[in-house]
Amino acid sequence: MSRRARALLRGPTSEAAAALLGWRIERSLDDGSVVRGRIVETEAYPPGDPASHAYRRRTSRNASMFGPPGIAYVYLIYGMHWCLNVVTESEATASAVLVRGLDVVEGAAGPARLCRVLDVDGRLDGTDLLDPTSPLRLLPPARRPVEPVVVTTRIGITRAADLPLRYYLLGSAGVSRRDRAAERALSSG
DNA sequence: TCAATGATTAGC
DNA sequence: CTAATCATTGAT
Repeated sequence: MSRRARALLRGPTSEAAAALLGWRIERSLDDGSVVRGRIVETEAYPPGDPASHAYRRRTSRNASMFGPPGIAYVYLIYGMHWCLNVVTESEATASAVLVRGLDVVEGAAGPARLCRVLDVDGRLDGTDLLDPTSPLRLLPPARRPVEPVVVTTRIGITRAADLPLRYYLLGSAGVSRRDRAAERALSSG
């Protein structure tokens, strides 16, 4: 079963970002409870992307991006928010998918709010998301999402800002920011 | 050593 | 629109 996940994550990052829509994130808390969510928004940070944290070189922060596909890259942004990525492709490429939106019970819109809901912080950086015994896991959906996928630009970056590398499920409450124009283009096209 | 900069969010 | 808030980064 994680065979399916590995095959997906070894492929091109943009394809993985789109394909991860509908997948589940499962988090076991220290008190024994489990928080689950459905991925509804992602962004691709492929090899050679000027907006990627791994664009310049390997550093202590981005080290996980140089790890094997399927591990978590968790980093602190703006001195206060954690963000969760799924590492893709291979050790040689340094690439990842930012998980931006999750439909949980209450809904979790935005990459940092999502980490707060899942209690994800730097301690989980490098976690193998495909290991069933990990505290944070990535699980395939039973079926492909029925919702259309909206493809649009990424959020909050300055470099390579025009590339269409953000993906979200139309109509999900957990989507951080909608692109009305892209949604219109979908329905008219 | 030091200043600038964020893959964000909440609150005016 | 701006403040919050600080580790990381790249330049001295």
